[in-house]
Amino acid sequence: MATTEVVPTTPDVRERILDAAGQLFAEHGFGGAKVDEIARRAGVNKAMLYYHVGDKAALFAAVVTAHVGRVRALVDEAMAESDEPRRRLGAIPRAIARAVREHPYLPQLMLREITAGGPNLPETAIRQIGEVMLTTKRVLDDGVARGEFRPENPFAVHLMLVGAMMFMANALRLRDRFGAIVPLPPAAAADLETLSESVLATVLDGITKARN
Amino acid sequence: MATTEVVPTTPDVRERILDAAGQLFAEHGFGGAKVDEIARRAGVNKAMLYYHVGDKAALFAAVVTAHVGRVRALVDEAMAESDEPRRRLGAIPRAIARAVREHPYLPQLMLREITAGGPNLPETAIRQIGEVMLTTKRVLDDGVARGEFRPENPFAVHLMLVGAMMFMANALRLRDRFGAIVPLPPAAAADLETLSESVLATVLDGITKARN
Amino acid sequence: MATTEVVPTTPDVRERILDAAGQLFAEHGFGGAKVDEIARRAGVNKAMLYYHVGDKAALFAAVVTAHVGRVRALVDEAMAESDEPRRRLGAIPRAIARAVREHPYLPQLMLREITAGGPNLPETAIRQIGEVMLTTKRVLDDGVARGEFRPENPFAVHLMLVGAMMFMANALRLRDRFGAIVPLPPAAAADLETLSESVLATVLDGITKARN
Amino acid sequence: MATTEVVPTTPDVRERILDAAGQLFAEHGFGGAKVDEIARRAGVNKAMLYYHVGDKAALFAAVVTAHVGRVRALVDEAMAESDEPRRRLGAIPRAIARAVREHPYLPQLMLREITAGGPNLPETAIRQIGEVMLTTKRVLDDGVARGEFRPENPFAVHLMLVGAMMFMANALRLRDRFGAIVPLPPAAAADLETLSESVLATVLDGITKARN
DNA sequence: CATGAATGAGTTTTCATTCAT
DNA sequence: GATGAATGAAAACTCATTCAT
Repeated sequence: MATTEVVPTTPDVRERILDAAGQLFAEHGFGGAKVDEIARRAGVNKAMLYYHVGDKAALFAAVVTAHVGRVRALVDEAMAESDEPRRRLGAIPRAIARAVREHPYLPQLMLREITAGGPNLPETAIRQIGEVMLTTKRVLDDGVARGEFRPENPFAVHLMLVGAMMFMANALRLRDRFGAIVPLPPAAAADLETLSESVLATVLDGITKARN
Repeated sequence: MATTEVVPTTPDVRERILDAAGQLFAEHGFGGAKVDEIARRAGVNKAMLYYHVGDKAALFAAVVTAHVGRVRALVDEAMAESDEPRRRLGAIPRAIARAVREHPYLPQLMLREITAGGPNLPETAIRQIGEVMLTTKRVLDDGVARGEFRPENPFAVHLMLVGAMMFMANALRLRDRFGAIVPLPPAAAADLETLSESVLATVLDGITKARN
Repeated sequence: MATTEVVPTTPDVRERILDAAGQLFAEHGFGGAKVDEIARRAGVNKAMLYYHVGDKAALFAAVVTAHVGRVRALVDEAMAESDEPRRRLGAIPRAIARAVREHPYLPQLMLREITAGGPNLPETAIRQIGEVMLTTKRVLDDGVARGEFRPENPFAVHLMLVGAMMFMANALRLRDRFGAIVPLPPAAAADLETLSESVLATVLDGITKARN
Repeated sequence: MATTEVVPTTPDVRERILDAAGQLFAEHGFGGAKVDEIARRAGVNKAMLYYHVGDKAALFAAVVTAHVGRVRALVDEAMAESDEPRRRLGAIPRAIARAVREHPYLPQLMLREITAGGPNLPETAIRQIGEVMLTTKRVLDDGVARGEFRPENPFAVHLMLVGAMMFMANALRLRDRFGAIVPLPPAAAADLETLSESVLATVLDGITKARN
């Protein structure tokens, strides 16, 4: 009776639902995603979705909270691995890139909610995002204290790093449509992580204290 | 181009409709905006809206095309005013900032469509956006040719400048929600143009050829 | 062009809807009545129902308000016809009986709402009912002043007259079910108006000042 | 009748269920009461409710039958205590008032079912109610035989006594809503039993044979 | 006896779009 | 050009009932 993988029914219905919901909310937005299809894609009865998670808003909140929490955890982890400001600053977009690799729909999901003015962002999610922003600030302050960085608006730096990344991740989905119409430079073929590194390099150069 | 019997009634029904639509598409997205309310806000009968502009998709296309065209025109204008690469590069975000000042809902409108994967972007709009991107590339190439800029991925630079700006403009709408929950640094109080200048300065520093 | 019966489309869609709604709300209660069927019975599209009247609650409110207003008008009319207390007191249940004749489902509709605690009674309706109650009180006070009635709790008298009538009108619908199971006295065959007159006679006898 | 293995567990699950059901059926009607909430309020699992009582209709029937049976028993008891017609007639509303004191939701429960046309009234309940009605008739007939009462429609008298009471009990729940909108006479502050005595007095006066 | 999960058939409400006048 | 009315298809959410364990 004490088997290793006991869990009898539905290993993780809730997980399946949140996953399907994440994809569909990302693809179609809150209003555009249909509860019917989320249920179908999760392989559950629509009523079960309500039973396990709640209504559409609760579903959305659960999805966002889970993802934002994951990003925050990855960032915290990364902070623990070094205390050198330049490396740490780079660790932030890289942590996010990792979360995106795990769930490619994440940038779309988040950017949609941000452009919508966050009407469905639960407080927990806001708090987590705030923590990540404060992490950037701490890293920059530390860099300045050590004489490595020039003082810069940390809010702007954060938005530049993360915002540009989020924007790019979304813009990339349009690249083919663009390429078919206007000639794109070869550099446009870069993937998210390459672009992200470009941004990081530019930013680091931009805030690094001139040596002479 | 000059119609003989210039319809005298309702000087600019179409204008009023496009304006109302722009705001509502920005606020609620394509699916979220209701044709009923667009008509009401424009002060016209719903059937008239269909008569003058067409269905919801046509309406959206008209709105987006108008705005993208305006941005492109402003960028072109700015290019004509100088041929110094540093100044020209700065002129691009500033032209966009100007368009945003004219229609504050523009970043929301555009970013929403981009995150949606551009399902309603008409080819004309894509072409115009492409032109602006190529402008950035040309400015950068020119700067490199003149020995002022280090070679950088122009696609990344463009996305960094414009993308960060679009992202910020949208994120700003969330600032109060965030401020109420997490302590924001004073720098967070900056407005879009200030942030935009920060980004520009950082980027310029980042791509400028080291002087020594 | 100036025809007598101009009104082109739908002579009175709203009327038809309210009528159908009245019947179905009476038969099945607020929750039990289906908007679908109200629309079908009114011969209109379901969306038209929302267009013309509003949601289910508004529909209910409109129905109740109309009926209560009618009762009040009939009572006021009756008061104008005599100023003799005994006749006036009788006029109240008779006015109600007349409204019931016009719309037989009225007692069921009203009694259902009363037993439900009036969650959907709009203020206007309450005001009208209050007026009718105050009419009873005035008639009784006048009768007492003239030495014709003994002072009695006017609230009780009103509830007795009207309440018994409402109750009876509803109970009558059960008579056949009862008759099939228990032997009913022949008097049970009486109709609402006869019963109502019995009640009135009893009440009048009960409150009339003994002559000696 | 005396089961040998009297189920020891949960002394009175069924009782708890019927009680919760009674309240909720009274408050929300048959359709409006949710099986889920009845189960929750009774502190049992929903499936258990089905196991112990049956489906919603059976549940309702059980509740109504229990209450009607109780009223009938109380009336029979009261009849045994006197054989004087005037006292006996008064004993009927008083027996009902007592049942109402035991279960204040009773008038709402019953009146709701009556206005609904009794679609869920089981035959047993009808029989019991019929018995009470016949009791009224017998008392009246006896009073007439003894020369104390004038002959009156016994059905009307019964409905007047019981109906007015049921109606009042329900109307009282609306009194505050009314009082907030229309000025109510002080007499309106009376409670059910006072009003009930008023009705009884009026009725008795109304049917008593004039002494001269 | 007891429980959590499952299901399917509703039910209200909304909206883009069109049509008669 | 302008308007009120009409339509049909969809979409979110609910609930009585049952089943596996």
